[in-house]
Amino acid sequence: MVRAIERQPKRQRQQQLAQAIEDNPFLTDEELTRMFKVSIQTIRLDRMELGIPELRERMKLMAERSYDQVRSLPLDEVIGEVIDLQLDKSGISIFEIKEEHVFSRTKIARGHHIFSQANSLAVAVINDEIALTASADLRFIRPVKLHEKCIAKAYVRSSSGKNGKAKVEVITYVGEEIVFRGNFVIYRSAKEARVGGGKLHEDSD
Amino acid sequence: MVRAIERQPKRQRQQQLAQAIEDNPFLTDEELTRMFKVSIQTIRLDRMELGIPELRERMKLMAERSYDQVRSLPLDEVIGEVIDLQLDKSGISIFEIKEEHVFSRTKIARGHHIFSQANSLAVAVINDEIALTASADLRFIRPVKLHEKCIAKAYVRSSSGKNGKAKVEVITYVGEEIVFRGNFVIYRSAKEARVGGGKLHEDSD
DNA sequence: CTACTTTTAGTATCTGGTATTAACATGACA
DNA sequence: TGTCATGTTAATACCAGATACTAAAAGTAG
Repeated sequence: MVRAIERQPKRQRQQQLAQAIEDNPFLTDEELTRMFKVSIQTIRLDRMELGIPELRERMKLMAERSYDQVRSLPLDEVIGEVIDLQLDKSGISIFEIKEEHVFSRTKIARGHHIFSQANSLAVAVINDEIALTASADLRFIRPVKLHEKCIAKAYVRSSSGKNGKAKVEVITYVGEEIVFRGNFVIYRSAKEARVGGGKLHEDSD
Repeated sequence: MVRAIERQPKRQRQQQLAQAIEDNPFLTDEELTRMFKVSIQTIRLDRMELGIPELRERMKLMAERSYDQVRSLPLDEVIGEVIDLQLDKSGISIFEIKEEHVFSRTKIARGHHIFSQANSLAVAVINDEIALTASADLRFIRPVKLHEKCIAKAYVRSSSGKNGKAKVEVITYVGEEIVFRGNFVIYRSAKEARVGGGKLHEDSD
């Protein structure tokens, strides 16, 4: 049976093709044609067999996924979904613990994801061009498990004028329960930064 | 100049159109035609004037943004490359700051990436089945910039027997310079998990 | 009525595909 | 040797959702 040998090129190609598209979902069939030195029909047959949708469909799916995540606010630089933000006052974000955030055996979330949510919210709530975490004091009060929804609430405690430090307290809940608490000191720069950004702006300009 | 009045319908429509697309970026020109009861050409003129790209371009932009985002959080196991690990004693990891870790304008690394490296190293160095961050005290001593290599060194300061807490200090350097310092308290479970000095990667859970 | 803006219509063209049908290549096997 | 199966390529028609361009019609202000 040289059939195995004969078929391997195809299977190999399909495997590599799937990998290539996963690595870069923005590849057109034509680009793939060049990569794999086969006709565009072959590429399309392969995609069919692998159940890989066309470029536009792939982009649409990605866009939809990100849209669901980001729709409330255009703060793409924040971990978790910001659902409320009052600059220099407070903010709320939601972050659901998924498989990729937990230790595989215990299904408990790794601390840095909890921190990431809190940290990026603490930075986002500061209305300045530059806002950097200077220091933080953290308590991981109870383990957070797979599929739990973390609701982080940030409160600016002291703003100490422009150009200096701001203290932000972040408390993260799962349901009614406090799971994390952090006190952040954030360095801030001079100028107020945000204008664009959709819902929240208007007042600044 | 009643021109203002004359133009308002157009401007109003354009404003509403911009809003409509912001609310739901997945609208085709045809759907917008129905919404606004004007011809498809008018919709297209409006989009042109407003600088709003076509549906596919919008989806592509969203897809790209979400793709960048997905890449920006290395959700995997240990953040950074562990290059030395003496269980219950010390560990070293290296982590290079890339584009996806920095604030786009300032090119300064987001705090949670620095923390992630330190946190996962602190957890990795604990030789137990379960090791969870209980609390942490952090100082971000100086901003870390794009392309800088962070070398985190973790030292177990007190092991306090099995089943309890361990204190781990992590100091992160760029070159000779200290950029970050963190004191972690790690919860540990009963059983020792790992044997000898095996490979480093192994999940810390 | 005239000049100007705004809106609508129509056509050609593009990209990145789907769907379908058919030809051709290659090896397996009796 | 002929024939069947698998794999590859080709060719054609068609589609969505546009762009680009031209031109005509409608509205409106002076």
